[in-house]
Amino acid sequence: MKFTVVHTESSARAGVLETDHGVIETPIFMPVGTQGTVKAVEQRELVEIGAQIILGNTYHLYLRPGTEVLQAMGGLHKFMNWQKPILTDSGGYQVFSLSEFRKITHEGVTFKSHLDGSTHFFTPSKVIEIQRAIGSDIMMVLDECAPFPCEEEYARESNELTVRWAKECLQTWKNTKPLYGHHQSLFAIVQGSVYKNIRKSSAEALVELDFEGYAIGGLAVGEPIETMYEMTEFTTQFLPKDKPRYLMGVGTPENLLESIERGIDMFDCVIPTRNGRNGMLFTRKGRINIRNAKWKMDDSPIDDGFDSYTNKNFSRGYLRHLFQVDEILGLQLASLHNLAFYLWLMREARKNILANTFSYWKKEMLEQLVAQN
RNA sequence: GGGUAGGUAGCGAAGUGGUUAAACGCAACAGACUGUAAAUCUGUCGCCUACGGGCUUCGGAGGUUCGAAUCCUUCCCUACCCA
Repeated sequence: MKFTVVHTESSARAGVLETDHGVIETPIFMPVGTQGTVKAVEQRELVEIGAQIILGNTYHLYLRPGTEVLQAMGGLHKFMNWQKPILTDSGGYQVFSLSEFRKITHEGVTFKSHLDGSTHFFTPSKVIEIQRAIGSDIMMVLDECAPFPCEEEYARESNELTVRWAKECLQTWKNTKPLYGHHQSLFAIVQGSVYKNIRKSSAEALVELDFEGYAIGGLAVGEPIETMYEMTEFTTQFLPKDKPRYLMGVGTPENLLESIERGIDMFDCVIPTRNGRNGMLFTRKGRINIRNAKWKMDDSPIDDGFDSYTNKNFSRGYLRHLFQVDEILGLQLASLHNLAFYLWLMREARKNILANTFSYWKKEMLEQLVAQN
């Protein structure tokens, strides 16, 4: 993997991330495809809207279809017929979201499967091996995504565990080889909750270990949004300038722009797909709830501000109808639209960074984004 | 014409003397959702409200009772069966 920052405007960066499955132009948004599919969106459509990389999830793919199937099928790329890059989350988020089903020890995490209650033990080393079987281009270390709020003492111990696990992941990464002939990078995850001193020591310890990229985790878990920005801005100063920075699980279009300004290159979030399936559509002029009665007779496109399949072909009134009658196409079009919007937004951000107009453009964009349709 | 079963909020449907403005489901209306246990979840849903409450309801009318959607009388309507 090779990462090049091609231009900066203040802290905002435009970069190029080269992987064996293709080039990713940053800043980039990565659609979430937890179980080997971006929910309600086809691979063909992802390519059409300009998706450059998607996510998969180690925990979910380990449970189903399982590493045996993935290996027999030649890895996730081949299995799901997605030839662009894939990043896999380690299951660290499930340590947080499935906290009632797991137990953490120094050695790893014991999960009780949310599917059948069976017990599974995830060690840092095992998580790397699973990701080898998946064949993702970018693997994530096993971490603990601490909840918010959490005591400083808990955050410190949790982060010490995360750093310890990162070392073990790195070791296994060095001692194992890719199964499908393409390079697999390993990114570390900075934790530390909302405590600057812990964030700093976390970042410094991980940078010392020399990973190919660095993620900031443990944010957007309930803390005030200003705190999230503050922690992001604070943390990036300790990260190497020549390596990609990934803000995990973030966020809204506004969050993305604010974070790009603070030096982030990569994002992923379920918002465009999940909220899309629940009727929230993003537009240049703010978000709308397409189920609302006010769209019943609305003949206009979802967003006339950018060129896309959904905008060119369907009205708000029709989308509302699809949601009213609970038709599958509604979920598909909403997800497709939102992802297209996010990807469009990232392309515009990049374009403006390259032109040194990001700061101005972002301000204008934010004003529109918070407006009410 | 005779018989039987019924008529409850937009619809469906509980409730058969008091804790009932009336369960529950659907529809409708609004909200939430940030490394996906989510095509999920929450709230509102007779009328008015200064959110404290106030007012009018269970086919219509009349009655019994301290008290009726629930009991009685009568009328109207619906479905099915017989003629």
